[in-house]
Amino acid sequence: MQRLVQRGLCPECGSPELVADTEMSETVCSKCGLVILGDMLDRSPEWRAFTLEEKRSKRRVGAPVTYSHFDKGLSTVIWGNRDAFGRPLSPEVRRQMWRLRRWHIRSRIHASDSRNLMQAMGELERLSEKLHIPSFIQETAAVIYRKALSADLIRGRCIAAIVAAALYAACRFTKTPKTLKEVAEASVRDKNEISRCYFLLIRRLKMKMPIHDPLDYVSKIAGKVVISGKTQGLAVKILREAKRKRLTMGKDPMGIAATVLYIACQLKGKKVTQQDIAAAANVTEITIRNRKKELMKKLNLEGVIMKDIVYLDQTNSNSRNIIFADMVTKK
DNA sequence: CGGAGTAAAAGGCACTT
DNA sequence: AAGTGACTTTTACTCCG
Repeated sequence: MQRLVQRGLCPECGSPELVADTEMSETVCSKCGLVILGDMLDRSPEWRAFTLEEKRSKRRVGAPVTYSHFDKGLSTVIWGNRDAFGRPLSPEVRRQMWRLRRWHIRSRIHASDSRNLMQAMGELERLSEKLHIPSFIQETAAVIYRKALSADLIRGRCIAAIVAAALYAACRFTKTPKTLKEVAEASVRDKNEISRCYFLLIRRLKMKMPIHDPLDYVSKIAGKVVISGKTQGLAVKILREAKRKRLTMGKDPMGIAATVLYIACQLKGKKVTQQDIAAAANVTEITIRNRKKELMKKLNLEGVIMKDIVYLDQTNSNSRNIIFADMVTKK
C-alpha cells in the first residue's frame, strides 16, 4: 500500500488523482474518496495573504531568487572600511581591501557568462516592457536563456536575437498570445534571425511546446457572441469528437473553435450569422465555411437536426465517446 | 439584398535545409 | 538566406429566399 501511495496512486482504485487537503490534514483520493494519510503536518504558512503584494510582504524566508537579474540578486559584495571589531582599517589593509574589492567586482562582471547575462537581461527587460509582458513570463524567458547559455548556444550568435527568441518561446510555453512578428518588431534583430534562434532553442533544449487547444477558445468566443451554456456544451462535444478523429490538427484553433460553436448554434436552431462568430474569433467567414464543410462531412452531421439528437448527458467517462455516436442519428 | 457556398489566386506562417 | 507546404485570406462569382 505504501508503495502505491509513494507513487502517487490510490491503493483502492489505482487512480492517480490524490489530493492533499492541508486543512483537514489528509490526503484524499478524488475518485473514490479514500483517506490515505491522516494527521499530516501542516506545512503551509500560518499567515494568510490575498494579493501578491501581501504575500511578498508577509513571507520571511529571504528575498525571492530572481532569474531575470544577471546574478539572481545573490552575489557577494565586499563592503566597509572597518575590521570585524569595528576599528578603522590601517592604510595598508585599506589599500589591500580596495584592490581586493576591485578584483572581486571585475571577476564577477568580467566572467564571460555574467557579462553575457547582464547584457541579455537588460535586453530582456527592455523587450518585456515594450511588449507589456507580465513578469512571470519574463522569468520563464530568463530561465530559457540561462539554459541556452549553459548549453553553449549563444556563442557566435547575437544576444539580442536569442533573448527575443527566448521571450517568444516563453510566450508560447505559457500559451500567451504574442506573435513572432510582434516580438520581432520590438526587437532590434529581424524576424528571420529570431525565428531561426527560436527553432534552435526548442530543438537543442528539447522543449516541447504546448499546442494551442481550440477548447481554450470556445468559451472566449461564446462570451463575445453571447451563446448559452447548453449550446457551448454541444459545441464542446462536437469538438471532442473532431479531436478524436484527428480533424483539428494543423488547423487554426480559433477557426475550429468558431466553427464548432457555429454548428452547435445551427443544430440548436439558434440565430447566429457566420459573420458574428467570425468577427468574435478573428477569422474570416470563409474559414468557418471551409471548416464547417469538412466537419459536417467527416462527422456525419449532414442532414442532422436537433430533434434527432439524443442528449445523453452522462459524465461517465467510459461512454463519453459513444455519446456522440448515439447523439447523432442520421436522417 | 443579406446570408451562405465554391473556386482559384495570393499571402503569411511555422518550420527545414 | 531561401525554400517548402499546408493553411488562411482575398477576390470574385453563384445561388437562395
